Amino acid sequence: MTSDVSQSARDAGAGGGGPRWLDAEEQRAWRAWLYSNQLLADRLDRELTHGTGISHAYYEILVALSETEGRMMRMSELADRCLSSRSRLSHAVSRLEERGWVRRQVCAEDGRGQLAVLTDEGFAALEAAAPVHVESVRRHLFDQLTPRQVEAMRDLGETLLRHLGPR
Amino acid sequence: MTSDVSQSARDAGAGGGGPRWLDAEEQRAWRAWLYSNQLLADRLDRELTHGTGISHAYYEILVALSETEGRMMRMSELADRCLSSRSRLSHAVSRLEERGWVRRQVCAEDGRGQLAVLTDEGFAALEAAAPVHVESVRRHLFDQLTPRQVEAMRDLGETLLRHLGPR
DNA sequence: CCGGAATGGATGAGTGCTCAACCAGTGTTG
DNA sequence: CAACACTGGTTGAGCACTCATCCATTCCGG
Repeated sequence: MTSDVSQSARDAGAGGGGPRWLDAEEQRAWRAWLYSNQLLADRLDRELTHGTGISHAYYEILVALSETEGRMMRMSELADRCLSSRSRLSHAVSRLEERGWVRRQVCAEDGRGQLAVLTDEGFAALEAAAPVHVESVRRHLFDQLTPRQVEAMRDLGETLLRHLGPR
Repeated sequence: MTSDVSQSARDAGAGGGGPRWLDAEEQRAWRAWLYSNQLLADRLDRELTHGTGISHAYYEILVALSETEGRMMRMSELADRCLSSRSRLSHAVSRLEERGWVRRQVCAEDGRGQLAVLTDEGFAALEAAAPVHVESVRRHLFDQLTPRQVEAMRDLGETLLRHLGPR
């Protein structure tokens, strides 16, 4: 017998209102989800970082900027887009500024606001990194899945997003 | 027209051997996966941390230890189980030791090895945290999904694990 | 049994993230 | 238009993770 926490709690017969423990099937699904996500995210970040010197967090920022008119965006909008806190983004943009890939610019319509602007060097760095990243995603994700599984993945993701989503 | 990197690369007609860009359907699946995972992992970690003072990383360590005979495990085995580097685990165990939840013990069969041992205080902390965590997982994950979706999630996770898996 | 390679793990520097505090500019209310 | 709350963003301290390096022990070939 192990000292598994949920098991001993169940043995003790946690009365009504007690935690709704996971059954064996749920445990298995949860573990598979947790491990595969962690391993995949880790692998993708590692390959991107080692292959290009850009972490996935920075990559997301550069991508978001590259997709806008004028390659610029308000700091807080950028933070939302990157699922980042404002503080985190502010720190990250500072570091990207040191690399010369982004610069800050005060916002015309709102004196409080700042615009993060992607520089040409930043865009070039992104262009160099993108093929590396997309190849990783393909190899470790899409190449492993059938079209039905890809659809299931999208369905799952979108279902969860409706719950967790941007508010 | 935006300055989207993959689009401009496709426009330029990257010849044979160029990156295998994602099509619209794949993009959508990828984004949904990426965002939902990030948001979910974030939410679970946050609720656990705020509700119990234990981060998900620490929680995983305590769980792994609690599930073994004698509530102890070799450092490197524990690292593998937690998908952690040895260095990371070593640092983490040091911090858990400061809290009095784990202690180190030299391994009898191999003088180089160390055993991480879960203390009674550590086990108690885990017992207190487990219901909080399982409730989060249920609310934000299983309560949102149909049984078919749960099965799809397990299938996806296990498929990816076979590729990424522990070697 | 001796010497070197391999293994298990610890350590420290550098970087990134979180949280709380803070500042400047804007909106709102009388 | 003065006072105050609110918003957008930055900053610094503290914690966590990575990477390279290091030390101790064990394994292995002669």
